[in-house]
Amino acid sequence: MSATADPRHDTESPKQQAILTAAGELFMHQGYGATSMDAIARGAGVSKATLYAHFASKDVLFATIINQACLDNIVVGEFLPLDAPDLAAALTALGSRMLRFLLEDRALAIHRVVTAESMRFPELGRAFYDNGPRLFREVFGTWLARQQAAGRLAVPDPGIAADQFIGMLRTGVYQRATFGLQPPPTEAEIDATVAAAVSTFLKAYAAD
Amino acid sequence: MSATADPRHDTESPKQQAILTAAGELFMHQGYGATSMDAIARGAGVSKATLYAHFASKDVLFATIINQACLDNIVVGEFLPLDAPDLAAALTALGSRMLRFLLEDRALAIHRVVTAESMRFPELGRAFYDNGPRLFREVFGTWLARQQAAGRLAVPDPGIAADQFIGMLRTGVYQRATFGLQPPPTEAEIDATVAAAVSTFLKAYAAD
DNA sequence: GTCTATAGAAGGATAGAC
DNA sequence: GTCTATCCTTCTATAGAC
Repeated sequence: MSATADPRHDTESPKQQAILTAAGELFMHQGYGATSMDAIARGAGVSKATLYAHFASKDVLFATIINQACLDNIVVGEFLPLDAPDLAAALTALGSRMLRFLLEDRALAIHRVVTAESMRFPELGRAFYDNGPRLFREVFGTWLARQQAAGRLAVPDPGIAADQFIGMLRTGVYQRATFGLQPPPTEAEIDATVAAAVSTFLKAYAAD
Repeated sequence: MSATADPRHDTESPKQQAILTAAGELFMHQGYGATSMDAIARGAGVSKATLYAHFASKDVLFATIINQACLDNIVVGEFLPLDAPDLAAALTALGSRMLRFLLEDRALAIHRVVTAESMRFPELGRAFYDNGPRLFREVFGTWLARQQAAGRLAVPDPGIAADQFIGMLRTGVYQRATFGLQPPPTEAEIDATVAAAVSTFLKAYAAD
């Protein structure tokens, strides 16, 4: 509403925005080591000196990019299933959205980069985990507990159950996509994975 | 039996062995980009010229290391459960060995490196997948089909069921370990993950 | 803030002697 | 095969003018 509507504290100059965009593209698709500051400057249409006027070092720029990507790409709300009495439909919708999200180029790229550099940049692994898997586990686990309270599920450990559901999605075609293997997953494979995960999950945890 | 007992075709000189050892250690723990040929030569106690006399380029050396590691570390036999009538015990033993294997430093390191470089070295992703996940899926799927033939299981799709079992292991504590997060998994957490996977799997697929 | 130009270091790869 | 010494490129980062 006000003049400074953007919640991100400071004004981002066009050049800074261009740098962030170019750096994000390059770091995501080529990794930390294979991306040079020259290439980022060229991609952003600025000089290297300008680059270093905005970001003190390559490490800082990389951490900024990855941290921001971790926050941007995890929109929990989208993955929260509705409180529908039809458990199978709710889980199928959730699983379908989640697996398709994980299979997007951008999500795969972030996962690859964070995995690759998590030893040299421990805070990145932490940021990714906390904003991604951990957050989802909490939200989904809470939802499962509520279903249990409503008498629809019998879940001894909601956290473990949430992990199992996501684990059954992140396997098979997803694992293949992680390594960039051809052919890419088909819609039918994705749907079959989701349907199988929902089926197994409900056989194990449905009330009765 | 013969004088040339080693199935690997050629004699490996001590220097070559030293190079492979040093390169393996460095590539695994620092990745491709952060490992220099200087560092490998230093670690192996040879000159860089000797390095290049044995391996034409950094890429070739890297591919050699990773391909060998993929073959060395996947010993399917160890993970094949016995044909016991007690399904729960067999699956628990299998899951326990598998998850503990995946959590070893060496297995985590290979997985990280292959994930990181699979876009620039597609053949590595393929080698890892074929000798690891794909092979296990086939062997385990065949075992599941045999249990079904014996009337102990009802498995509509053995391949998907195998993926689901491994997927329920490769989540939670494993995902945390992938990003090098502290604290490391406890024995109790590992056992609980395995027990939960076996329980869910059997509730979904046990015959009756 | 932004540029051009460059310093200073490190990297991959090779020449030539032994 | 093995070494020492070196070439050339590329990289991160900065100096200095505007």
